[in-house]
Amino acid sequence: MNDKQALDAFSALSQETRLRIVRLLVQAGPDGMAAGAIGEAMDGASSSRMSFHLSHLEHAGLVQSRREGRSIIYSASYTALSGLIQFLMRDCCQGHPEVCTPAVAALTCICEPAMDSAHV
Amino acid sequence: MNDKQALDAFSALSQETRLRIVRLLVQAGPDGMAAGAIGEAMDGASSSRMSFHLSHLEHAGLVQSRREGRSIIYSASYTALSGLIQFLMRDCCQGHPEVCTPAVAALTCICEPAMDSAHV
DNA sequence: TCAATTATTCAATATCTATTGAAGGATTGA
DNA sequence: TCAATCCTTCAATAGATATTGAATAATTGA
Repeated sequence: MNDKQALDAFSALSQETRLRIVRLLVQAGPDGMAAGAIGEAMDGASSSRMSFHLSHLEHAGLVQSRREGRSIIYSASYTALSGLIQFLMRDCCQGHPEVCTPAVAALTCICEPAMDSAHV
Repeated sequence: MNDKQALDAFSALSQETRLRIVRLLVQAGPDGMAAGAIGEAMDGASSSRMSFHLSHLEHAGLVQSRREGRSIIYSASYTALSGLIQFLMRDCCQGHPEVCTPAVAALTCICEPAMDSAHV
């Protein structure tokens, strides 16, 4: 993830509705959710409003879409989210482990089941 | 870090100049840098422009300031940066370790000297 | 093919954001 | 105290962003 991509990702996540969408889609998993279903989860937001935010997120690379019948299914891009976390760690913590150390420590409580496969 | 704080932080980091400032201040360390010196590092940006961005970052909690003589010294808030990384991991990876696992794996290469103290 | 369903695109509008240049406040050294 | 230094605040402006409602496109089932 380069600077431009990080800026786009930060911009995308700086809007309440979009942050909620990303969260929802991460929890939804790889199967994703249809645009309409996402809109309902956003307090019944209008379809055009959803399209606006979803295309913003997709442009930023944080979500991806596929068509299934009449529906467009959106799903979170784990690669992009992971890349953004790495960007923050790499570009903002370089030489200053006091920034990322607490984050990693906290992580052991959150993703514990996965720590082994991360070789940490 | 709550949702509102995360939104403010993402918003603050979504602007090129501000992202560069944060990076510069993290590298500068706890001593920080004077507003004027930061401005020079930003291709000689005007002082009012610097004030605008620095106060934006301070409002978002990503930097803090203190007066020293005629200068205002800005420094990065490691707590806030760490909190933002944790926010991304916690709120976006919950139940989906495939997001944060690569990030943690990558981290072992970046902050290796600090891994021990993180109990990881 | 036609109507219904699902979602995007477009135009208009209101609001927010970033930049500039001028003015003002705080601090220091002479 | 006075001028110089350092920085912030303010007003004006241009440009970006979010929302709404109407129009359009793609797909399906009858």
